[in-house]
Amino acid sequence: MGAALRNRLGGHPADAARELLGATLFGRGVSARIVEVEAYFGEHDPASHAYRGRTPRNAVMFGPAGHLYAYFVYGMHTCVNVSTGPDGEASAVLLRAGEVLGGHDLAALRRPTARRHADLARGPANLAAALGITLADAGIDLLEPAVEVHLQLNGTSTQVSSGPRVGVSTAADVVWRFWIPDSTAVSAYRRATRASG
DNA sequence: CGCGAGATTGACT
DNA sequence: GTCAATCTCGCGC
Repeated sequence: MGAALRNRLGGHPADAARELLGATLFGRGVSARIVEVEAYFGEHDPASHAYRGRTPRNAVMFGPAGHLYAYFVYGMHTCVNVSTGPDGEASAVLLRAGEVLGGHDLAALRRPTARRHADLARGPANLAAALGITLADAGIDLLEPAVEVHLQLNGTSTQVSSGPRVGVSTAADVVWRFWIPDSTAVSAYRRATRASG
């Protein structure tokens, strides 16, 4: 039941990341198949928001698996994570891209600049926008089907590729990015760049 | 088509 | 004050 689902996300974040590939994310009238994710290993991972300990923002990552960790970056974008690992361990998986399955018209309204179907939920901030997920949703239990933002875990994907994480300036050598290779919605790899300005 | 830079707010040092 | 797990546009080849 709920506990069994949560157990699938309760191990190492890299294993949880593979569980999340192919899952269906529902967000306010739009559903999407998750095709690209990245694992963040909490206090062991220099690239994780939890690396320097618990703060009000990252508190959700320290809780039980299957909850939504949302954060705001670059002054304009929201990104969506799923907390993983046992209660007390601050790991999470960033959802980087999805293919819109249902609610296409609504997704298109939320993503006015998307020109192709595959671009609707391509990229972490775009995925959040297409599904209407904001900071206000942080902390909700994604394994609770009644909630208007929730996750449906499907079978483990057969085809999985892996590589370095995107936009991460530290620990860029760690291979904790996973994607489904035959998807058109996988975001392009970009090395971390300075946000000077 | 690929690369480079700007936009803009919140959280943490 | 500095930095950030990004997106999009515009320019140059």
